Amino acid sequence: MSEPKRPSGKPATINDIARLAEVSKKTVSRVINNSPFVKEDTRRRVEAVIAEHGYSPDPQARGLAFRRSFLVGMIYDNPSPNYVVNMQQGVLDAVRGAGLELVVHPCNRASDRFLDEVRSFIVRQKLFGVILPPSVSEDDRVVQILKAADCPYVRIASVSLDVPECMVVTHDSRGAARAARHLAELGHRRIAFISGPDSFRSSHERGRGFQDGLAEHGLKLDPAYVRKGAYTFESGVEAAAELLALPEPPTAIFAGNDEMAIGVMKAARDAGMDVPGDLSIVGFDDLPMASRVWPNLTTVRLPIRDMGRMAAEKLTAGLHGLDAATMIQPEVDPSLVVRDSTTGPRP
Amino acid sequence: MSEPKRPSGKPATINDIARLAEVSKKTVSRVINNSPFVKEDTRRRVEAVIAEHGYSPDPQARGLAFRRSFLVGMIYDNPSPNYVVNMQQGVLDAVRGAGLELVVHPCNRASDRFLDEVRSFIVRQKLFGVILPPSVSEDDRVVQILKAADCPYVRIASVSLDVPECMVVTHDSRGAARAARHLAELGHRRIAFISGPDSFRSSHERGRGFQDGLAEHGLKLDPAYVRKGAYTFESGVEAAAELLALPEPPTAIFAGNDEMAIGVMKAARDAGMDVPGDLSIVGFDDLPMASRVWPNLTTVRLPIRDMGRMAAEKLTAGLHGLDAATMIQPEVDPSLVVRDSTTGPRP
DNA sequence: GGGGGGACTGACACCGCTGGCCATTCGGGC
DNA sequence: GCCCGAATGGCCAGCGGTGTCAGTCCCCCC
Repeated sequence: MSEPKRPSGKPATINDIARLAEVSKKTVSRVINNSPFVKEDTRRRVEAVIAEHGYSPDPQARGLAFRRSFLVGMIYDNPSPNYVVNMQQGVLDAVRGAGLELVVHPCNRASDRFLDEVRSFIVRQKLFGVILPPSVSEDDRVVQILKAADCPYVRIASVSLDVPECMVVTHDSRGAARAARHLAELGHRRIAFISGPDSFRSSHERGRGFQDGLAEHGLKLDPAYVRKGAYTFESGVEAAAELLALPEPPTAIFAGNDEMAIGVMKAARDAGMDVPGDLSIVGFDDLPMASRVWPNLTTVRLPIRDMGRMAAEKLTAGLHGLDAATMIQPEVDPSLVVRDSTTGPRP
Repeated sequence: MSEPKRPSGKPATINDIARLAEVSKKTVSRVINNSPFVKEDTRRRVEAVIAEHGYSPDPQARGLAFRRSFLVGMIYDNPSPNYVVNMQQGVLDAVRGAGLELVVHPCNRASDRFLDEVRSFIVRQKLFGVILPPSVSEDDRVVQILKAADCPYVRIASVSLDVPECMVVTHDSRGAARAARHLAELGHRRIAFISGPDSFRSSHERGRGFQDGLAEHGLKLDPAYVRKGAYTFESGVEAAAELLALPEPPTAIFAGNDEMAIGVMKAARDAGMDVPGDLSIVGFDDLPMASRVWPNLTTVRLPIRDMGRMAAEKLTAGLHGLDAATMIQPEVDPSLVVRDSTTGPRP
C-alpha cells in the first residue's frame, strides 16, 4: 500500500506531493503540520497522495527549519540491562507513530567530563526531549543544562523532584511497604533490611516504605537488623552473612534490589540455611533472574516499560495538543510478586 | 576550555566562526571536513577559533547538505536485554568521538508490517549506517532494503553471510567446540545437546561446532541425546526432563544458550539430581545470571561489546580514511568460562 | 618578463522544509 | 452588490551547512 511510487528510487519530496495533489507545497506543509486553515476536502486529497506515495517529510530539513530535532534522548547511568532495555521499549512505544526516534546515551556519572559530554549531546542534537531515568534523573546539574538549552525533559524517580509535567514518580516506597506487609502478615518479627547505597533516592524510598509497611503492623525496624549494601550481588552476600551470623538472626530479609536478594540467597546457602524454611527473602525489581533462581524470588515489580511510555507521552503531549501538566496521569504502582522465597517463620 | 563564548545563549554557527577567523564560511567548512586544500596556517587559525568557542557543526544542517544523517541505526529483534545493552554500548564505544549518535530500533520480525517499518525507518532517517545483530542480520530482505537505500550496514552473525566489510563473524561454532572439548576431556561419554530453534543460524553453528569438538576426541553425538529447544527457559526444562528420563541418561548436557541451560538445572533439581555430580551442564552466552545461579554455570562467552564496537568501526572506517575491507580485523573468539556446573562423570 | 599550473579561497546556489506577508479566490450573510 | 472571513497560493527569506566553479595568488620555468 505504501510503496513509494517514484521509480527514481529517491524518496518523494514535498514538491512531488504538492504537484500530484495539485496544491501548493505550502498547503502540503499546512496539512503535515495540522494547520486548522485547511479545508477538509483539500486535507483529505493531500493526505491521500501522501499515503499513496509513502511520503514522510525529511526530519533533517524539518528539524533545521524548526530549530529542533525529532530525536528523543535517553540519558542514563544504569547498569541493569533489564531496566535499560525495558525503559527504551516503553519510550519507543510512545514515540513511534509520533515520528520521533530514540537516541540512547548511556553515560558515566562519575567521569569528570560527564557534564560536558551531556551538555554537548543535548545542545548539538537540539533534542526534542530527554528522558532521565534514575539515577541521572536525580542530578540537578543535568536538569540545569536541559533548562538552559530550553530542552523539554521528563525525570523518572522514586519520589517527586520537579513539577508534575516533568516527573514520573515510581513510588518505590509503596512497593517496599507491600513487601513489609507481606512479611509481617506471614508472621515474621525479626525482619532485616539491606539498603542500597545512599547515593540513590530509591534506596531511601525503599527503606522508608519498608518501615512504613512494618509500622502498619505495629513493627519497628531494629537498627541491629539493618545493613547498607551497594545494590550489588557481592554486597548482598556480605550484608546477609553478617546478619545471619547474629546471635538471633532474622527470619526474613528484605533486600533493596534483586541483585542483593540473590546475594542473600547465596549467603543463606553458604550458611546451610533453607530458603524459605529458615529464611524468607524479598527483593525488588523482578529481574528475569528472579524467576529463574531457586527458589524463585518473591520481589517487587516496577512496570518499567509503562514508566518509559508514560514519560515519553509527557514529552509528546504537545504534539497531540495536550498539556502534560493536566494529562490524566496513570500512577505507577509497584506490585508484589509472591513466589517461593517467602513463607512463615518456623514456630 | 570549551565554554561557548556567545552570551546570546545560542550555540555558535559557522558564520560566527568564519567572521572571527576572518575567512569565508566555506573555508571553515573545509577545515571541519578535513579538506587538504587549506593552508596549514589558515587551518590552525580556524581550529583555534573553533576550539575557543566550543563550536561544533549542526548535524541536521550538515546532514541535509550531505543527504545523509549522522545517525547509526541498530535494528534488532533480540529478546535478551543483556545482549542488546552490551551491543549498544559497544557500538557507542566506536561511534562517539566520530560525531555520530545511536538510534535504536527494536522490531518484531514476526509482524507483517516488519519490512515496511524497517524500510520507512531507513529511508526517512537517511542513516549513516546500520548495525544488524542476529537474528535480523540473517534476514536478506532487510539487507535488500539497505542496499536499495544505498545505506551502509554491518551484519553480526555466527557465520559469514556477506562480503567481509559488511560482516562481523562471531564463530559460535568455535565456542561450542570448546564446550565439547571441555566435556570430553572431563571424561564424559554420554553427552547430550539441546539445540536452539532452526530459525537461528547460531543454533546450527553451535550444534555443528559442538559435534566438531566431540569429533576431535573421537566422540559422536548420539541422535538419541539431541533435543530441539527454543532458546527459552521452559524449553530447556522440557528437553532436559526428557533426556534425564532416558534409560541411560546423559552425564552431561550442552544447552544452546544459558536460558535453556538454567532450565536444565531446574529439570535436574526436579529429578533429584546433583549438579554437577550427577549431571554436568554447559550453556552459551554468559548471561549475568550464569554467575548468580547455583551452581555457577559453565558457559561460553561472546565478547558482545567488542562485537558491537567492531561492527561500528567498519561503518566509521570511511571517516578515518580507512577501507573497511582491508582493515586489520580482530577476530571474534568465543571463550569458555569454566565454573561450577561441570565436573567429571561419576565412575 | 610572460606563461602555466597548482595551491588556496570565496561567492553563490542549493539541500527540503517552515514562516511571514500579501494577494487572490470563493462562498455566504446582509 | 458589498463586505468579510476562510482557504489557498506565491514568493522570498532563512535554518546551517556543503558543492560547484570561478577566481586570486604565488611560484617556477622557459
